[in-house]
Amino acid sequence: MLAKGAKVAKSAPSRRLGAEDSKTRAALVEAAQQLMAEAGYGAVSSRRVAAKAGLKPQLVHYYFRTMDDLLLAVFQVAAEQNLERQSRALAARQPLRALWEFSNEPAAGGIVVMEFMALANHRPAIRQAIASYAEEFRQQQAAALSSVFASYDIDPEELPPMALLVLMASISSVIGLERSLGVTTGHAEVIRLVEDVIERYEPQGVG
Amino acid sequence: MLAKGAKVAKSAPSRRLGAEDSKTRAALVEAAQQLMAEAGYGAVSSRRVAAKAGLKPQLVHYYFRTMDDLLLAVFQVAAEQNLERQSRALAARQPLRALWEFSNEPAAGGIVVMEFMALANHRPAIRQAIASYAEEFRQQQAAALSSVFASYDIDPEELPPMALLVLMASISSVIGLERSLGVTTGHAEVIRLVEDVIERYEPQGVG
DNA sequence: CGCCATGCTGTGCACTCGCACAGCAATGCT
DNA sequence: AGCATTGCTGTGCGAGTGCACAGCATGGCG
Repeated sequence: MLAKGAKVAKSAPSRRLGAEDSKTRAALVEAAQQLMAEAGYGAVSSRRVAAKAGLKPQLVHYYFRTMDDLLLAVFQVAAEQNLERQSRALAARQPLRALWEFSNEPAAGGIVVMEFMALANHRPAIRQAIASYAEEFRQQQAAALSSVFASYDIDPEELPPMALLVLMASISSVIGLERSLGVTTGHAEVIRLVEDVIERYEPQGVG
Repeated sequence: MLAKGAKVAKSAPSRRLGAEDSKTRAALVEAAQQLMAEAGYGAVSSRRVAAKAGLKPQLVHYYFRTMDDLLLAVFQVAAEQNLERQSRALAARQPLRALWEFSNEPAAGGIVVMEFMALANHRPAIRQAIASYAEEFRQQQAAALSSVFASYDIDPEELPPMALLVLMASISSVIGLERSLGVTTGHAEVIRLVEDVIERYEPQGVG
């Protein structure tokens, strides 16, 4: 897995790198993301990524200084897409409901997110990227919903908005994860619980 | 990484393997678990595990047919310990409260669990082990708490016991995960929310 | 025309990996 | 005493890895 050459920290000249807006580069990132989802981060090697994209292995090193940089690029693309999609959801007429639906989409990144979480355990750069993404993700929710919450008759003592956000996020991610394993005990009950709360503030069928 | 063995069935005589109750074997399992927590499943190689345990690499293959078998052993040990500890928590005078505290212990496996989840994505044997463990884990909770719930004045329409269990599990695991990344936005609020619910059924200071 | 930046490639090094196979020393069984 | 089992080890193969380095062809620009 780790076959690191002798010299790791050659800081000065670095080598010639390809352009960031290259189409080839994007193809490599996408191939890497697919590989990650299909076979885990351990399968993301320069030769495999290249093979998947129909390109030569050296191109990976031409566009990315290290494999970690590739992984980071994959993460940033996925993170931006997610923020994009969440932002659209939060702009809906019933943002709470939309947020709940959004975070329950299977495409919400489930498997890939898991891989990155595991990666974060021993790759400081990735850990950092995930942390700031998570923070921004939550802040985006809070910002978009703060005005809406004021108009609902939510007693902030009884149910602080932030608590509801964390609650929804926790439940949807754990449920999604368990479902992907084939475990579904108790899911229906907790989903109904959340949806009842949402129904109170955003009754279905009302625009 | 990929060592596809065409022969999955144990029909072949395979090679000589060490005893399952060996002390050396246990040492290897523990070394593997530590490595996993410290550096991810990618770091669990025969040579590294052996080095960590102060043993020779070949011993890994002497006690485990494949590296997957090692990983599985690590998981099963951890799973049993967790079931053990949860069972003790559920036997407390205030089982709901104990369960909540138990699932909020950092040692609840956080990082290692994450690694196994990621592994499960592409290792069917491990996926299966995790699924049945998760199911048993939840069932153990349900069984231990069903009688208790009856004595509390919980309206099962408003808050089904199963929903509360899934809710507590989801929140504690996501909170723990985020905290390990340094993200804590909204945690205090949601924790208070859960603890208020618990307080209703199991008032603090009452034995 | 020469020049040089850019995208890409051929070759190769130093290293890690899983795992096989043959054997050794000690211990227990008969 | 003879033999088999058990724990462990030396050696080594074939495959895979990250990444460096020195080129090649092309196209824009002076």
